[in-house]
Amino acid sequence: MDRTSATRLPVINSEGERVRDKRPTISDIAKAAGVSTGAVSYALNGRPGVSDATRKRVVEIADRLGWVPSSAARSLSDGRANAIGLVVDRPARELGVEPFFVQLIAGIQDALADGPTALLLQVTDDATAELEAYRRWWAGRRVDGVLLADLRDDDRRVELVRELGLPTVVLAEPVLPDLPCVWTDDESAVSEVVEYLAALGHRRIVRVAGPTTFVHTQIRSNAFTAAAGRLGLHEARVVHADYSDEVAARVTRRVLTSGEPPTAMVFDNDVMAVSALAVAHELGIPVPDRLSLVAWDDSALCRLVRPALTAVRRPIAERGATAVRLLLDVIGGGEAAHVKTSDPELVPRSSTGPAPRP
Amino acid sequence: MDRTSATRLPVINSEGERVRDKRPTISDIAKAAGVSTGAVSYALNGRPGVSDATRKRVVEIADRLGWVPSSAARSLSDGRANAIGLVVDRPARELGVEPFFVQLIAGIQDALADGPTALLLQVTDDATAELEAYRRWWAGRRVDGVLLADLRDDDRRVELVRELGLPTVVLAEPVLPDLPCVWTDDESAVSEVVEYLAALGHRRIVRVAGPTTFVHTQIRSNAFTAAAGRLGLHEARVVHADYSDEVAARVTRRVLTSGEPPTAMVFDNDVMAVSALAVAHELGIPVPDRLSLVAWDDSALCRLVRPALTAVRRPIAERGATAVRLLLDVIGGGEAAHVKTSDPELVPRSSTGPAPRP
DNA sequence: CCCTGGTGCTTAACCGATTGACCGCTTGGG
DNA sequence: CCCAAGCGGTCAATCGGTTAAGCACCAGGG
Repeated sequence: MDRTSATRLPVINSEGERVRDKRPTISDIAKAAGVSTGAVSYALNGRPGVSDATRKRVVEIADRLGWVPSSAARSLSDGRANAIGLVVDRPARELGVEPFFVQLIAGIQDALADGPTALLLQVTDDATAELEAYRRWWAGRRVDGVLLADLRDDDRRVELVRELGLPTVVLAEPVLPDLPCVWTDDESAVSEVVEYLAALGHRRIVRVAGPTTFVHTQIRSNAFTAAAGRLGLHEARVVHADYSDEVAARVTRRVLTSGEPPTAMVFDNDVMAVSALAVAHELGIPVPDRLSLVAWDDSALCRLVRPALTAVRRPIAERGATAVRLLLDVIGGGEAAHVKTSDPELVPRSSTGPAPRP
Repeated sequence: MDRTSATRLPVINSEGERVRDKRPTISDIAKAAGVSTGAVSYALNGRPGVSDATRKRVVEIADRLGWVPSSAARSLSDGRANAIGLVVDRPARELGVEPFFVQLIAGIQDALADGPTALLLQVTDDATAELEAYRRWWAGRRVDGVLLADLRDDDRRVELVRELGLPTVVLAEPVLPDLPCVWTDDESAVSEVVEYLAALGHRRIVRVAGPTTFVHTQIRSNAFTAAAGRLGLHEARVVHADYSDEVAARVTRRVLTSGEPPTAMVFDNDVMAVSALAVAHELGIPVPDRLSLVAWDDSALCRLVRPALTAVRRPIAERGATAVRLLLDVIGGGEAAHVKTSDPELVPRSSTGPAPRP
């Protein structure tokens, strides 16, 4: 019995008759061109070993038949999966809120667009599942490399990819000696924001940061403290939240109802800033007359609320695209190197203004 | 010369020595168990042909070595890619705004979580590129099936997947006889919204719809007109926009400054509703006192703005998960069938209230 | 004692592409 | 005139699995 019909799903037409799968293989091309499959392979891959005439004929036939190499066959033969992986470790609910990952993915796609490489995406909601995903992908040879986002202190993923020898690009400041990092200069952006607020007369500035375990949180917080120190803003301080609107609301409420409330607040994402805007509204504190707000990562959210939020716009998509190009390079055996993206940009809108006169 | 070292990337350790790739194959297992690779395959796949003792031994060895099947090898042999594809055809900029796709992806991942199947994602910004993506995936045998979102009139993707015989599940109302559809009952939700507004005394209601080419737009618009007719709201009408905040703002401004402005507006997404809120603010029209607003698809955006927006919450993630399960079923040779998700839910917040007394 | 029928393996073909080794033919140099 | 080199191919092994077919062995029945 024909093995094909027994083990594969048969392809049938509307009359229920079994038909040949229309996808051509190199042996179809070889047959049509009257050469061996080896010759076809050489011809199609631009390698020497076939005459120009044969090459031309083979390429034409391949085009006519609409041949596309079987990714499985190619992978098996050359050991490349032609795919890269990204695990997004964030609860699904929060995911939709922040534009970060979506913009990142858009940038990744941009760099992947006309190559043979595909993106494998996984959304998990805990770190162990994320590790498991990388391990499975590696073991099953499903990806040639991975992108690591949201680097933490003592990140277990780093040890893992080192141990596995899995090509990796990290979306983080260049804190790792052996893994290429792609980062955006948050430090100078933080300085710029603090200087901007100081120039408007603000002295009591509170930064509402994300979780401390993230490397970028620490970097921004340090930069914030340093900039405030440089400018003599001794009342500036950092409080921590978790990116969610609920916690941001609670923290903002506490800060604004404290003894000496700040006249300006800087948030580590857009959701927290919008949440704070609602809290100010609820407390009857006019923005920006008595309180200025700055969001990190610009988004539609910032543009659409009233007053529209002043925000720091980072080139997130660019970062994704750069990371992909670097990763493909590393996979191809190229030199690993750290890469800095273009700089963030402060987008002033209506949520910031001169500090109120005491 | 050892071919491995010539064609594959060599795996080297930190001392620069070439080491064996740690990923075990079935022949490693076979060697360790003292049986043939065929026997290992039977044992690991739970097929008859090996004794219980051998099976147990093989499974234990496989576990110990951390064996995971090579996806390429398996694909080549059984013709399955163990992946499904989703093309998101939307400009990257808009993508981050709406929660729809992100929630959809979260649901998809949920259904895929502990199976062998992966999600291939592609973001394009025109319909032709989307068709091309499906064709490439099919020709390269990269996916076993695809999900189609945002069905349009005379959608070219439908012909394509039919022609290719590519297993497909459509995220749309059951308008296609031959392709399984997964949908949410928008019609009754539209009725509910209209009845809710009518009960609050509204008679002049405007629905700001998305592009007419989308099937769901037409279905909602028809349901809206029908419900309004049933309730005798002859001044209800539908205007069209494109989901973006800019166009929504323009349309809203025109509607609100017309001769007889509506007292309630229903929007086809959250971004447009928030944009309208800003316009109302700008025109000095208090919400909900003189204008009630309802958003379609609930999101953080709706929750966070002030006043918080009344919204129709649809089970988007559930829909994604259901679609995946159905698709896996179809791929496995199961019966195709249309599936309805749980019903949408009207979430009343502060943007709707009694119609103003004339 | 031979024949039959399971059981429990092994063997080998196969999936579709890549690639080192090899081979026959032409051409040119000594 | 003969041999070497180069050109343009073919051949076959290989990647890591799956699976039909075959085969050795043992138990039981006639």
